Amino acid sequence: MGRWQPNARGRLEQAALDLYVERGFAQTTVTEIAGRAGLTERTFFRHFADKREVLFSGSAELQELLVAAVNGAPEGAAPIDAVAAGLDAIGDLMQERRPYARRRQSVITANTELRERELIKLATLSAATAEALHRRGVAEPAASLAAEAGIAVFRIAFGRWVGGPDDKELAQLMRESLAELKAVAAGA
Amino acid sequence: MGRWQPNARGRLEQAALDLYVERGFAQTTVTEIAGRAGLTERTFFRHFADKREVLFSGSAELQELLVAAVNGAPEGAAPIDAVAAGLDAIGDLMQERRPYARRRQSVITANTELRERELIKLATLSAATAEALHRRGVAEPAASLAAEAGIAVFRIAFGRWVGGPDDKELAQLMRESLAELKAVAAGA
DNA sequence: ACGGTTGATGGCAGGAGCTGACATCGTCCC
DNA sequence: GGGACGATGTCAGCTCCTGCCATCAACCGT
Repeated sequence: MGRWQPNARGRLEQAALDLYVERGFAQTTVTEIAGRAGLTERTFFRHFADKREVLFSGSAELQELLVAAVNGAPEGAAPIDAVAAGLDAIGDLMQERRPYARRRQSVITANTELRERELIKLATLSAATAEALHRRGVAEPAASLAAEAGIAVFRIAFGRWVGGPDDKELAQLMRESLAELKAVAAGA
Repeated sequence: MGRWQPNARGRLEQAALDLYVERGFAQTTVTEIAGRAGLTERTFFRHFADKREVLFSGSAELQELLVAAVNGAPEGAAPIDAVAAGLDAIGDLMQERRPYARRRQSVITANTELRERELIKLATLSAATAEALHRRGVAEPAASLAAEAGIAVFRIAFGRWVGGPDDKELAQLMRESLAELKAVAAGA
C-alpha cells in the first residue's frame, strides 16, 4: 500500500463539509479540516485555492454537462431552448444528489463569503453557456442575455427546490420557472 | 477647526481607488491606503468592513434609487416595465459619473475577489427589486424572475457601456438589451 | 466656567488565511 | 541499484481583520 491514504482531496472535502455543518464556516479553521482528514494545513492549500473553494469542486463537472447539453441541442433550436436543454441536464444530475445538495446549500446560505463564491461560480456557468451559444452562431448580446436568463431561472428554481418539499423535481421547477420568465418578459 | 481632517471616509475611498489603479488591488495593503489618507489601518476597518467594501459605498444609494423608481412606476404597469423604469433611473445617475465608473470598473474587472463582491451587490439589488415588486402585488416567482431579468439586462448593458464608445448612453443600451431579452425569451 | 460624556481615532496584541522555500521519503523507471 | 518524481510535511512570514483599552477635542448640562 501507498505511503499516503488515497483520495486526500475527497477526504478534505468531506471533512470540510462536516465541520462547516457542525460548527459553521467561520468557526472552522483550515487546520481543523486538515487534521480531520489526516493531513496538514499546507496540504489543504495545495488542493484548494482557499477555504471556500473546497465546497465548489463540483462546479467544473456541472459546467461541462451544461455546455455539452447546449452543444447537443438541435441545430435549429432557438437559443433559449438550447439553454433549456442545458438546464434539464444539470437538473437531472442534481436530482440524484439532493441530500448532499441540501446539506451543502445550508452551509452556503448561512455565510456571505460562501454566497459570494457561489455567485461567481454561477457567473462562470453563464459565461460558458454564452460562449457555447456563440459557437452555435448566436450573436451578442443575445447569447449573453439568453445565458443570463437561463442562469436566473436556475437560481430561482434551485432555491425553491432546496427549500421545498421532496416530491418537486428540480428539472420540473426549472421548466415552470422558465415558462414564468417568458410570461414576465412578454409583459404579463 | 476640528481635531481631525473632515471626510475621513471619503479620503479613504479616494486613496484606495487611486492605489488600486496604480498598483493593483492585491499589491495594495490596507496600511498603505490608510497612510495615504492620513489615518491608520485600524481606522480604515472602522469605516469599511473589509478591504473590498471601500469600492462599493455607492451601492446603497443605487439601490434606493432603483427601488424608488420601481415604486414610482404606474400602478397598472407590468412588472418588467416597472423594472425598466428602475433601470432608467440608475442609468441616468451612472451616466453622470462615467469617468469614475470606468476607473472603478477597471479595478474590479482585474480582480476576482472584487468581482465576487460586485456580484453579491448586484444580487442584493435584485433582491431589493423583487421585494419592491412584491409590494406592488407581483407574486412569486414572477417578482424574483423579473428582478433577475432586469439585473441581467443591467449587467450586460453596463459591460458594453463601460467598454464601449463614449457616445453610447447607458440608459439607451439598457433599453436595447431589454428589447433583446424580450426577443430571446420569446424564442427568437 | 467646570466637569462629565461622547465620538472619532490611535496603539497594540493576536488569531487565522495564505504563500514561498526547503526537506522528506515512498514509488517508479531505466 | 540509483536517480527522477510527486505528494506531503515543516517553518517562517506577510497581510487581513478583530478586540480591548487609551487619548483627546467637542459638546452639553449645570
